[in-house]
Amino acid sequence: MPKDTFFNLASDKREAITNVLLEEFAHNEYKLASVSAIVKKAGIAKGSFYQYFEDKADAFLYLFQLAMQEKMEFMNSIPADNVQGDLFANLRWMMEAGTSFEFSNPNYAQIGYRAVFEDIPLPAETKALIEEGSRGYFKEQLIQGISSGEIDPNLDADLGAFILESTFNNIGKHLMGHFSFSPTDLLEQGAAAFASAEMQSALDQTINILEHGFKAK
Amino acid sequence: MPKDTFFNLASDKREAITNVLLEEFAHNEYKLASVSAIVKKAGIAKGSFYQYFEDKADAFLYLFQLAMQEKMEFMNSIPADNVQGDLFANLRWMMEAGTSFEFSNPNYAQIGYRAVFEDIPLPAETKALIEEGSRGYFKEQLIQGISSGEIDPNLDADLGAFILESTFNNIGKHLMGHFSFSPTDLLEQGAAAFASAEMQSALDQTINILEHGFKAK
Amino acid sequence: MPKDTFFNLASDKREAITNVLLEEFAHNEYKLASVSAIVKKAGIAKGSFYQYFEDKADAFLYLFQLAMQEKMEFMNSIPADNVQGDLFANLRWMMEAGTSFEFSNPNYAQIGYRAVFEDIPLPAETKALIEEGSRGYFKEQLIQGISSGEIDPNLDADLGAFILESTFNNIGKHLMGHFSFSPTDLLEQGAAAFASAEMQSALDQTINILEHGFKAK
Amino acid sequence: MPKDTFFNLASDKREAITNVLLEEFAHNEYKLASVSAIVKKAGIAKGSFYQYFEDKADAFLYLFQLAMQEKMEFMNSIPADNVQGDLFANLRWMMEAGTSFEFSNPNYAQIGYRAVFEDIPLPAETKALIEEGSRGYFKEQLIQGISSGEIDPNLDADLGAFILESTFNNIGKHLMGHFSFSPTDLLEQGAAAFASAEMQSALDQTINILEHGFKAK
DNA sequence: GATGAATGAGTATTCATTCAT
DNA sequence: GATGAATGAATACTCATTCAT
Repeated sequence: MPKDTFFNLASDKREAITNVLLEEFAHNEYKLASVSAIVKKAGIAKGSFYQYFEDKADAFLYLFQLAMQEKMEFMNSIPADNVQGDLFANLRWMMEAGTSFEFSNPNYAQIGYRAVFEDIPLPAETKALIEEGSRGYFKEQLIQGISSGEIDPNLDADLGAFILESTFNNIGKHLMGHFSFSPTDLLEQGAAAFASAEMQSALDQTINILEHGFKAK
Repeated sequence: MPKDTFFNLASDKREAITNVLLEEFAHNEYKLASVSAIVKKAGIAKGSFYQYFEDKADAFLYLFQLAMQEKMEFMNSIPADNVQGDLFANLRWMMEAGTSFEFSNPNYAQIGYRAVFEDIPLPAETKALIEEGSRGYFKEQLIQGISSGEIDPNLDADLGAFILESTFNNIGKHLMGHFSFSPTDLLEQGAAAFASAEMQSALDQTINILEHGFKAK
Repeated sequence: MPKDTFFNLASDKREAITNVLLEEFAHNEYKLASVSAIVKKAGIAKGSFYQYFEDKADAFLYLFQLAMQEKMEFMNSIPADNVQGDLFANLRWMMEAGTSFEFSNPNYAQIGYRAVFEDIPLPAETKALIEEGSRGYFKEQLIQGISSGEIDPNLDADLGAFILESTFNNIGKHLMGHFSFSPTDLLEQGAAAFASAEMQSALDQTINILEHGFKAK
Repeated sequence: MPKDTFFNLASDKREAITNVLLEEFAHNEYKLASVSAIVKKAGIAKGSFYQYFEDKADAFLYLFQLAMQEKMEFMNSIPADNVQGDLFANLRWMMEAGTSFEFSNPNYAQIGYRAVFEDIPLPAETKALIEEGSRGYFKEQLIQGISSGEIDPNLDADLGAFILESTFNNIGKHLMGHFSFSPTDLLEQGAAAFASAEMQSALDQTINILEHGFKAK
């Protein structure tokens, strides 16, 4: 966790530094992100960095927590107009909101990826939290679906959760690649682009596939 | 690409070096893999390494190509006892063969992962090739499936290929984690473990889900 | 020398700060003692430290002077029940009192050691004073002893003073080590432990050796 | 221990580097000695230093071992014209040889001091060896002296060894200070100066004092 | 008088790559 | 073809001290 000094900073400065961190850690593997580059870009002294953060990992951790918080706020802001308890409507909403977040905040999304896929020296509890990820949520949903009869009762819930998670985790990147968005495009018009008919159709199709795949015969 | 000097080496030595490379690059992130460690383990001089390979990335590239070739040979050795043209039987075979490869050759499989997920300075053409991955194969299969009526004609083949690829790419790791195999276990009994009833059931379920998800209604 | 601001402090606060300084400088080599640690433990601001002291060395100097003063007071409080003018009784008293001080005030004693043995940027006059140490006192005593006939007249008084000083300087540490006192033991029961028969016997033997060594034949 | 690369160096270069190390570590506390300063003075690359030595402590260790070896060779070269078994003749020789070494090789002697008095991260076995120092030798001599009747039988041999060691350890520095040798003087005429009548007289007096102090009454 | 953020030169150490032998 | 010493820019991190508030 960043030190108090960081949170006591004038919000202008704090945000400026946060942006520099975000850029550096989003654009470079953790191991390659450089504290020296950060302080240079932020126009602060080396020592200041270490008055704000315990170390490089602490700065990353801060960003990761921010990313989770941003994502949560973002997702909460997206109305879930689904009937309560309709599993696939839930998933549709979740995929839409999650992917939309990735389009609107590609840098934060990248931080999330790195936290999952790279070897970053974070507190054990944070690591456990990352490891767990969304799989637990998916598993729970599937188990409910099985008992309500929506889902094929022979399904191994762990396996099912894995398939959902791996699809959800990667679909954002796929769509970006598929519609060839440059990072600049994204920053400029990410959310708008995401709202296009093609994107929505892609999400619809994905949910359809999963729905037919999972539902009880 | 390695230099001629490397291929002119006595095959004993060449293989010994290859094994060292495989160990080092499989067990460490590319950035953390160390040329010094490699030459020490291989018992060759630092300078020799640079007479065999352009640089560290070149050595990785060599290994990646080898990994692809090994995989191809492995998969060709697995009999595809499917009726020609049965798409889902094809996929079943492909997932089985691919996953079996990961269990039998975890180190090579790891190289493949790194090539996809890490930021490795490879020639643009190789990057494109990695990017492309198995997606082209899946897409083709899906297109055939659509025209033969097996597959829902509304499917965006790219999207479908992405779902298949992302599932196929990650299921090996999921199974290893789920059945808690240590790296040592794998090296000792990888292929055998993979043949177990539970593993087979997991693959069956996965294919079933995809089959029901994708097939025409 | 500390600034007036320091001496104007409420004596509570001044003493609290002094204790923190004492701990830090006694437990760490001068170079490793940390101003940051001091202000944190003392609960004062970094800037305040520099309003009290010129710099780190100034704080050490203050402590060193305090240590000397404490030692002087301590020694004055120990009754010298010797016949006036009996050189070896004087030395016996001095060694006993000095060593007793080290046992009762190990932290202050440690400051004294550091002043002598480490490379601390102090004012030249202080360095000279440290350098001089107790040697002048010993030399004077020896010269008196020579003129009174107690001491071998061929003795080079400087040399003799050196031998006395080096023995006196180190015997405290030797005894602590020999009787394996932990720092905690010392703080709890230092003075008492020192009064034990074994300690007293060690001092007796030491004085005996010096007495026979130095006295006129 | 330095790496092979260091010992494989042309002896010119190896000696040049050794001299730079000796200067740096003799003139500065271990903690303040700087690897950067060393490589600059030696005209070698930062990386080369670490190809020769494991780390800073390893370079110091090398120097310390060299110092011990030099001292041993030096002392072996000084004829011990004493009757076998005459304790005080032994001590006379030892003090003369040891002090003479300090005058001839003040830098090496300083390394020895630092090893004893500073907190240097050395292998535990080396630390034990340093800790032990010459005390064991002195103790053994005293015990022999007691059984042969030369030494006062009431003497605590540990205490006696401490007195001898502390005197022997410090007399070199005392003599240098007393006769005000600048470091330059020492390097130019150290050994010669040491041979002067005054020095010899100082050693004689010291041995006399110890002899009378310790011997049986 | 008190504060604590800002500073920046300093530290030890690493490592892919080059090149003279 | 083989060697392995030499390189130096790069890394994360520290800490006494200053200074604006």
